[in-house]
Amino acid sequence: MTRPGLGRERARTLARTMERDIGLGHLAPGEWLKQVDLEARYGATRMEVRQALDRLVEKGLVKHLARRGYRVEDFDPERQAQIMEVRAILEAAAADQVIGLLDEATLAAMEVQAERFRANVLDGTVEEQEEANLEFHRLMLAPCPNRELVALLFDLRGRVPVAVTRRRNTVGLLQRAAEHHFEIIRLVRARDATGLARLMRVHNLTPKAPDVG
Amino acid sequence: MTRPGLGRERARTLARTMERDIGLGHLAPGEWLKQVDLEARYGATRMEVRQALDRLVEKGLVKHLARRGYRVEDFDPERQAQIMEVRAILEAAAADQVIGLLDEATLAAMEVQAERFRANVLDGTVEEQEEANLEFHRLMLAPCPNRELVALLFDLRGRVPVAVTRRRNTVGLLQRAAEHHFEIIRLVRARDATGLARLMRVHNLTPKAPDVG
DNA sequence: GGCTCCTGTATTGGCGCCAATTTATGTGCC
DNA sequence: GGCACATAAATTGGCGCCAATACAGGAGCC
Repeated sequence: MTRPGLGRERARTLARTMERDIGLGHLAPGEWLKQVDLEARYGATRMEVRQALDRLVEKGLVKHLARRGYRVEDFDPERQAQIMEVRAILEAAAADQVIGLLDEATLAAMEVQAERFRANVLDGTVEEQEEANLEFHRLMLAPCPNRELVALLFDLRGRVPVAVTRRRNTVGLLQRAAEHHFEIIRLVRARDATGLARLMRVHNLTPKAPDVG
Repeated sequence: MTRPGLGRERARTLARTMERDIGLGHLAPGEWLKQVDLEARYGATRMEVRQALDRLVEKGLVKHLARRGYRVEDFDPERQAQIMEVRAILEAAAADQVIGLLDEATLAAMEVQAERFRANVLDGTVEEQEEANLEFHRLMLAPCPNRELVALLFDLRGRVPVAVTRRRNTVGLLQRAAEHHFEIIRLVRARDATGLARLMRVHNLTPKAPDVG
């Protein structure tokens, strides 16, 4: 069944899966995460569930109450805003690092994702929107030589559940974010570093709806 | 013996202790971390050791080889430099946030630690240097409203083992870092935001000896 | 009727055992 | 003497059991 040494890896992926489910709201804030339920739901062993929960606690997505269990952390808007601010800072710095490294082929690929995101804003699930958005930024950060910076950015992304903040996003704000993507591409092509840094900040810190990054 | 629900907390503190021991070089890079040895050394149970190791793997301080064991990660200078760069970015941003919030009492306390650090550069253990250094920055970041930013900065601090990089630091470079501390205080008093941001960058990215932050 | 206490049930959490596998040791052979 | 192979020891890693504790439901009491 479970081959030796693979439990670690399985727990890892389980944690990622649960992280996404929390982000998408399938596991609602305040909800109790009973170990037996999680075993059944994800087809995992008890130990894998425990390790995954432990990681999510470490990331601040899940709260642990001794002898009571685990529950999905309810999201303090202020804390979320702080995380978004950190993201904005790093995203601006990362943009500065890749502005001279993005070739035309990558920019074209980014444009495709920008189109996809814009289309999904109107008629598309949150998952589809998020996939396009994620891929856009993944492409953009791919040439960044500082892998730690990139890894940290994606880690921070996982700490801000889309479902929660996206709830506050009107279609208008999402459209604005969609247009940002095209503007980003334009500024990279123009090699306008200061303009890009400013836009990355705005893109991450859209007033009262800080999530679409 | 072990009271219920405390295992988690103990594993947490054990991870922190081991993290410091790795940072100080008491656990050398490449060294095998046998679970029985760790049990004996830290007076912990098997499970606590496992959880602690798991966390250190997650942080990138320890490498796990299936069915072989855990060993202290040997530190890629490039990766370290990347982490230091992230720290420099965030430290500059944090400085900008606290420059208007630091009162004279705190600045005086910082000055004490700056003196302590300078003294320990000449005759003092690495531990003493690091304690003064840490306290200086702790005081400086205390009024920062973005707690996530501060938490992340201290987390990043733990990922760069002082012993390893400090090895490259000549006394001259350490003294330069010590003077930086006084310069930081001066710039905060003068409310020179741009100068402070620049200095925080330099302070973190001292050429070829990027560790003293 | 409502409050309290008590019992039964569900859930978590730690501990120990044992299998799988790797490393070290010793023996025979070339 | 050195190499290959078999055997023994050591180590990790997963699984299951059971104690400790919290929660739910019901009975008894005021």
